[in-house]
Amino acid sequence: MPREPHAPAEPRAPRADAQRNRDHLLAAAATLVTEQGTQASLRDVARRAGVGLGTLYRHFPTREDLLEALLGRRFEHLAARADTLAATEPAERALTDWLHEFTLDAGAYHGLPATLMATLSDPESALHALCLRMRQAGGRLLAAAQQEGVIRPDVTALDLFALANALSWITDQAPTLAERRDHLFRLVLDGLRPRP
Amino acid sequence: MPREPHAPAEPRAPRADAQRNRDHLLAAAATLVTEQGTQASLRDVARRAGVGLGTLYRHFPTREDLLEALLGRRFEHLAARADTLAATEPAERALTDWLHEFTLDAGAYHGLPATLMATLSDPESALHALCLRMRQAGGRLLAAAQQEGVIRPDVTALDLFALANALSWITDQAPTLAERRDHLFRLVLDGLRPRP
DNA sequence: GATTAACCGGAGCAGTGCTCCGATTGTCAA
DNA sequence: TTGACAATCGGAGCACTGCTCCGGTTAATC
Repeated sequence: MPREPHAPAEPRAPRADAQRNRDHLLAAAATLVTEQGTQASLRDVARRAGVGLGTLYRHFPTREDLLEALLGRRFEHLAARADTLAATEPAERALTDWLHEFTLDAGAYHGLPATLMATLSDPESALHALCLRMRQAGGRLLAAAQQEGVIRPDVTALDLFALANALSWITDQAPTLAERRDHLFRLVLDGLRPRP
Repeated sequence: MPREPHAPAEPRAPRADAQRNRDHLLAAAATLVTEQGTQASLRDVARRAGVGLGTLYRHFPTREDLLEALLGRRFEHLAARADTLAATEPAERALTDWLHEFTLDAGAYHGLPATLMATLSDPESALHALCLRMRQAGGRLLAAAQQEGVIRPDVTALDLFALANALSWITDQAPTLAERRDHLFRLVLDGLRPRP
C-alpha cells in the first residue's frame, strides 16, 4: 500500500533498535522497581538495560512516564475488573472486592501509593489519566452501592481513592503492619456504611 | 561544690559555642523544615545556621535526631494533653479530640507522616521513643473508650496510630484534599465504633 | 597565661536527576 | 548496492544530595 502524501502523516513505526531499547528499559525497570521501589535509580535502570542514560530519558522523559508504562496493563485490567464485578456481584460485594484488589495493586511497588496520590495535584503527570480512570471505575461501583443504600451518600470517589491509597501506604510504609492489613481495611470500610 | 572524683561523672555542661551553634541549627531547621518539609537539605540548614556541615552532623548525627529535637516539645505537650482530656471529657470525646489534634501535629511538616510511620520498623530511630509515647497516650484513651463500649474492642493502639498517620498523610500528599480532611477523619472514626 | 580536650568548618567522595551534543546506525530512495 | 539523512544513541558534565574525615581553632580549666 503506497503511502498517502497528503494524509495526516501516519506516524512511522519506531526504528528497530529504538523498540529493542525500549523493551530492555521496561524489563530492567520492572525488576529494579520491584526490588527497590519507585525511587530506584534511573542510572541503574539504564545500566541494567545496557543502554545510555540519554536513551532512557528519550524514551521516558519523566519517572512517571516510566511508571505509567510499567503499570499500564495492570491498571487496564483492574478497570475492566470493575465492570466484571459490577455485572456478576451484588453492589456491596463488588465494591469491597474491587477496592481490595485496588489496594493490592496500589501497593505493588514500594513508594507507589505516594506516587499515585501525588498525581491528584499534578494533571501533567503521565499517571494522572491512569488514576483518573481508577477513580471513575471505583466511582461507578460506589454509585451502585450508594443506590442500594449500603454506603453512605456523602462518600465521594475521591474519598475512596484517598482512603484506599492510604491503606496501601500503611503497609508500604510499615511492613510490620502487614498482618493488620485486612483488619484495617475492614475498619475503614465499615466507616463508609450508613449508621442505622 | 567541689567535684567528686569517683562519682559517676556528672556530664559537664556543653561549651558555650557548642550550645550557641546548636540553638542556631535548631532555629534554621525549624524554618527550613516548615518551608520545605522533612526532606529539606541538611546543607541548607547548616548554611542558614552559619555553621559548617560537620557541626550539624556532630550535633545531630541523623536527620531523625534533628527532627526529634524539633518535635520534642510539641509532642510532650500532646502527650500531656491526653491526660488532661481523659480527666475532663467523656471517654469518646477525649479520644476523638486527641486524635484530631494528633493528626494536626503529625502533619505539621510536609513528609512528617511518612517519617513517623517509618519509625515503627526502626527502633534505632531517635523518633521511635517519641512515637511510642504517642501510641501509649492514645492507647490509654482508646482503652477507656473501649471500656465504655463506644469503640470496637478489636482496635489496637497500633491501628489507631497507623490510621491517624494515614489521615495526616492524605492531606500532606494531596493538598487538594485538605477540605475533605475533617470529613475523612469522621468516616474513619465511624469505622471504629461498634456496629449495633 | 599555658594546656588540652572539645569543638569547628569545609574539602572530598560517592551517589542522584537531568541536559546536551558529537558519534553512530537503521531505513528508504535512487 | 549504495548512498544520504534523520532518527537514535551514549555518556560527559553540571548541580545537587548525604555523609565522613581531619587539620586548625577556641573555650574552659589549672
